[in-house]
Formats: sequence, C-alpha cells, structure tokens
Amino acid sequence: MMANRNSKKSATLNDVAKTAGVTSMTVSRVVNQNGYVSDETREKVMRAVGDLNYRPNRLARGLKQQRTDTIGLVLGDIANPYAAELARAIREITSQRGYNLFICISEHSAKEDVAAFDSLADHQVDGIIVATRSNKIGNERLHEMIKRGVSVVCIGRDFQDENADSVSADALNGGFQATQHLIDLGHKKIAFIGATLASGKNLKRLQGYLKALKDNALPIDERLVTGKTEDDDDSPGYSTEKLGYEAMKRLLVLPNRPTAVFARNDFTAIGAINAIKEAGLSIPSDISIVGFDDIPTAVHTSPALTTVRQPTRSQGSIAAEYLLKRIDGNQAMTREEKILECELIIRSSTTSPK
Amino acid sequence: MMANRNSKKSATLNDVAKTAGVTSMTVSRVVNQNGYVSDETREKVMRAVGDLNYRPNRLARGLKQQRTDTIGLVLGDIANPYAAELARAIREITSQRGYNLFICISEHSAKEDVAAFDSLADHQVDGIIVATRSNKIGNERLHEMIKRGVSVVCIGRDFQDENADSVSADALNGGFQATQHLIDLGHKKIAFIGATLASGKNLKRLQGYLKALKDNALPIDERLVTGKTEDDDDSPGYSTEKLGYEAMKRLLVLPNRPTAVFARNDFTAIGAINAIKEAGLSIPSDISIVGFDDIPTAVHTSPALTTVRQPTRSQGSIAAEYLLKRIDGNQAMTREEKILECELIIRSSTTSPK
DNA sequence: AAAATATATGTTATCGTTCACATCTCATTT
DNA sequence: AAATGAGATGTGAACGATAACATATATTTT
Repeated sequence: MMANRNSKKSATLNDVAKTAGVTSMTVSRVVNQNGYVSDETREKVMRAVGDLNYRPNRLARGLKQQRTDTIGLVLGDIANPYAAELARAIREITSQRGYNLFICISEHSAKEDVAAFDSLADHQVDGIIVATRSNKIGNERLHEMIKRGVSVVCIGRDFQDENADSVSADALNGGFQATQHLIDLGHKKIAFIGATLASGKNLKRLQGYLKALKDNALPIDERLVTGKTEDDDDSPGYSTEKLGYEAMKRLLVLPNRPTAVFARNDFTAIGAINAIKEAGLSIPSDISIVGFDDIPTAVHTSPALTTVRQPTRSQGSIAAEYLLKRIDGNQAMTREEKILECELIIRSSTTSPK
Repeated sequence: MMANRNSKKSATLNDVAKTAGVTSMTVSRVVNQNGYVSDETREKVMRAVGDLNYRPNRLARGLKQQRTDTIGLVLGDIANPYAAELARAIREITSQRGYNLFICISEHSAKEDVAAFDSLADHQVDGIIVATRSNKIGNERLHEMIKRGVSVVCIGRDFQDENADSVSADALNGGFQATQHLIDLGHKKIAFIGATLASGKNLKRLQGYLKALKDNALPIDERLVTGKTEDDDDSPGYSTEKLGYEAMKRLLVLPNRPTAVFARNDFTAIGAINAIKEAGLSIPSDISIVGFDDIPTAVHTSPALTTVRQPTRSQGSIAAEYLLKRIDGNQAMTREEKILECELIIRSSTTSPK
C-alpha cells in the first residue's frame, strides 16, 4: 500500500458552496450564523461543511474584516513561574471572550523584543500585552505600533504612552518593605544584589531599597549594591541564579561584609544562598536574605526564603480586561494605569543580626 | 493639547506605490528583494517605505502565498520548567530559519488542546509542534489536520500517524532506571505515585516501574500504585504537588507501608516529601524517594531529590528540525521517530532501607 | 388589492499581496 | 542591421472571505 500524497488543499467556502449547490455567500451566512438562511439550505450546507471538513481560513477573514480575534502576549522568560501565571490569567479571560492568544517569547533581549512585537503586529493581531522589561528600541517600536492603531497594554514595564494602558505591581514599595523588614530586624549593613546603582536607575526594586535606607537614615554604600550592569540598549538585564552567586561571592570578600542581603529576585537569592553556604556561613544567623517574586521554589530552599510576592494573577486579568476594552472601544480612551500592592512573605531566611 | 485620534490605518503597498510614483508591484519587488529594480527606483521606494512606516501585511501575504512562515507550538503547562526549556530550544532553531513561533497553551485539557490546534491551523501556520499529553479527541483532530496538509511533529506524545514525526524521551526506561535504582539499594516495597494501574495504561513511567519490579521478580501490589485517575477523554491527567501530597498520605496509613517511592514527576515528589515530613518521618532514612524531570527545584528540596532527567533541549531542537524538513520537503516523507535516553540523577533522597 | 415588510438568496467589489504575463528600453550578439 | 535577450516596470487576476447592494419570493399590513 502506497502512502499516497493526500495533502489535498483544504476546502474553501466556494468548494462547500459548489457541493451544496448554493453560493459562497450563503455558506458564509450559515457558517457565521448571521443573515437569513432557510432551514433546508442550512442543513444542506452543514452537510457539505461536514463532508468536506471545511474550516474557515482566518487569514482571508482577517484580511477582509480587519480584525483577527487574536491577541498577542510577549513574555521575556517563559521559564519564570511569574510569566507562566501571568499567561494563565490572561488566557483565561481572552479565551472566554472568544479571542485566540498567541504567545511570543523574547528571552530578555531588546532585539527579540522588537522581533516579537513585529511578528505579532504583522500578523494583524487585534492587540498586544507586553510583559517584558523596558528597553529603548522596544519602547520606540511600541510607540510606532500604537500610532499605527495596535492596542497595547503593558505589564510591569516602564512605558509611557497616552494611548496604552499599564498594569504593574508596586515594586518600589515591595523593595521598600523587604528592606524595611531587614532594618526592623536590626540590620545596618544591607546589600542589594542584582544591579548596580548606575544600571538600576529604572529598577523599582532597587529604588525601594534605596528609599528604605534613606528613610531610616542609613548610609548608602555603593560597594554593597552589586550585580550585572544594566545595558538599556540590548539586554534588559535579567538576573539569574548564576549572577546572584557571583555577586554574593563579591560581597563575601568585602572587608566589612553585610549582615543582610536583598536580592532582586528569588533566582538571584538562591544563587546568593548557595554562595553563602559554600563559604561555610549559615542563613539567617550569619547573613539574612530576602528575595522577590515568591517563586514556588522559595518554600523549598533551605532555609525557606523570605520574599516579596506580587499579585501576578490580578495583573494578568486586569491587563486582559484593559486590552479587550481598548479593542472594543470605538471612542477615544484615556490611559489607564493600575498599580497593585506587593506583599512581604516572611519565612526563615531572615532574623536579627548577631 | 488634544489627544487627536491618529489611528490612521497603516500604509499599504499601494500607498507606498503612490508616494513613490510607481506601481505596487515594483514596491513589492523592492520589499522582497526579488525581480529587477533600478537603483534609482529602489531608493525612491525605500524612502517612501520609511516615510509611511510601511510594514507588509502578513495576512495578505500568507493568503496569496499559501504559507505564513509561522509555526505553532502547543504546550500543556507553561509553568512547567520542562515546557519552558522545550520552547526555548525550538524557538532558537525556528527563529534562526526565519520562522515566527507562536505558542499556545492548553492547560492540560483535551478540549483546549483541540482549541489550540484549531486556532493555529485556522491561522494557516506552516506547521505545528505538539508537546501535550495524548488524548482521544486531540489525536483525532491531529489526524484530520495532517490530512488537510498541516505538518505536525509531536514531542513525548503517544500519537501514531504515517505523516507525522515524533520525538520523545525513553520514559519507560527512565522509569525502569529509577525503580531499578531503588531495588539495587535493597528496597522491596516500592510505591508509585501519580497514577493508578488502571489509569496509567499509557503512562510510560509507570510501565517502566512495573517492568523493573517484574524483571526483579518483585510482586506488584496494587495498593502501592496510587494517584489521580487518568481520564483519557478530558483531562490528560497531569500530576501536581497537591496530588503527590494526597497520594503519599494514603500510602502512609497503609498497614505495610512502602520503604521507597517513585513519583511520576518532581512536583508530585515534592508533595510526597511534604507529606512524609509532616508525618514525622525522615527522608531518605525512613522512606526513599525518586522523582522525574529534574526541575530546577529538585536541587533545593531537602534532601536534594534523586530524579530522572530527560534530554529536554535535544527533544526540542530535533522536533524543530523534523518540522522544518517536513515543511520544506516537497517529496513524500516517511515518519521519523526518535527516542532519546533519560539519565538517572542520584542525589540525597534515596538510600538503603533500614 | 396595493404597499410595505420580512425572508431567502445571489452579484460584485474589496481586503493587501503576489503570480503570471505583457510591455518597453537598451545593450549585445550574429 | 536585424535578432536576441537582459533589465525595468506595469497590468490583471487571484488567494478566501465578507460587506454592501441587488433581486426575488413570501408574508403581513393598511
């Protein structure tokens, strides 16, 4: 028996029409359930649809209708549990309203960020939710796209445009809470891992850390703020376990080493934990540590990680609601901007200094 | 200053043509860099393209060309680090070859699985990589789609079609290795968590467990195989931390409780660990435990989890290669089927029974 | 019974691009 | 000098679907 090449082109409206003995317009009416069609004809058409295994071509439909019922989501790092949760919340709402959701990932590079935007926009998605970190060329492209009529909502991204909404967690206050917690415990030498003072100009978490020190009249020691150099043009500078490990190493050899560390995110914190343990020190008695994000692993590190949790689910669903409103809305809209509170989760990686 | 409504429709080939004083066909030639165009004209056109901020409409292009340079990826659970790694590997290859990658997630429900397939196919993607667990209606739809000419490659999915390729890890052998490891340590009462004997007919990991017992002439105790009931029609039965916790609870009250546990995946294993600790028992001295997947957290559980690692990255890249070959290939292809080996990672959660 | 309306279907043009083909110019070959 | 062909551009149709309009019959209203 030969494997015969049966990639027969899929049936079109016209094929169905011919089989059913009507016009393509009538078939269109049946398929889309609008306009008048007699029961008899409808049945004939439905039968033909079934026989030919007809499925509407959304490219053609989109081209004609100027909308695709599809929305795009751009994520930086799909491996991040935060991103996963976000996607889930967004999908829940969009699919329930009849929209397809296509996800693109940009692996934290500005170039790929732009590539993802383009890819989605070129496919004429009705709107885009952007959940990657801010970067210059990405923002420029976003402005362009918005001018061209694409609806855009950003999540946790520093992006200002009169015609785009924004949802974010109050990372500044989150960073503040984390740091204040350490201060309340009596720490005075508190390090920040994940960015440098120069590179973290736009990093809210770092700003929160600095604010807490300032509010408590503690000095800011530049050597205690260490991490990857933020390069606003290309890498939006995500901080990983490896970077946390390396940064902590640097802190540990300091003559006057810190008694507490606030890490930019939980991955970074885990890297730091490993470095601390490797140095034969114990947590939290020698060094306290606070993370950010409350990833699932945070419960299982040893000791369990004190961290800051952001309301991921709400961010996703609010962003989706904003976007859909923007897509439907035919009158001019004003920019919506929602900032949600973070929550400090105290576990076992923090205590008072000896 | 008023926010004036500047959602002017984006420029088309024709708009560019008019501005440049040529035909749309000439613009098309410039944009796609094919056919003859004089340097002079090219420059004029390029200028117009820049001025109008022209971007080709991929719906229109796709409609005419009958290909979209886009491939779809269907993932079950985006939160799973395995899925993230897979996506990364696939994207690396596809984007390098000029394809867009759109990801759809189906949250482990057969209905959503089908919805994702349809959504992608209706958008006329050139091919689809499917990395969700097998289920009946999903498989049926896949067969249909393949007949209609969509290129399909499956990863770790039990799906047989003459015209689709398949890549998977040898989960049977992985399960075998995990169990054999426990047997080698001297365990005789080994439980399996994550599925029941009845529901796990298609679960290779469980089959490997059973094979190891059989090969070593150990009895199969039905009460020691516990977990969620696999419902082949709807939920493809993913096993979570919570389910692992509950299953372990059930095992702990057994009169003749097991000395070792092989969990269907690491999440399940973590749930089991929590249940064991909660019961005041210690790991591995009281109960040894092996997971599956080697998720990042596995290093940080306490004790660190012995587990089975599957070659995620290779699965992704091989699948992508297969798909691209299938898309390009104009002659009939025979089904490719690649099975990659798993690797047992021994950490601290397993030891000999007391 | 004439007019108005509801029901049912068909025709044509169009969405933005590109393919196949046609045209025209100018340099090269015989 | 006529024939050939490469270079440069344009024309018309088509991809598959649908909006807008047109037509025709059946049913209701006045």
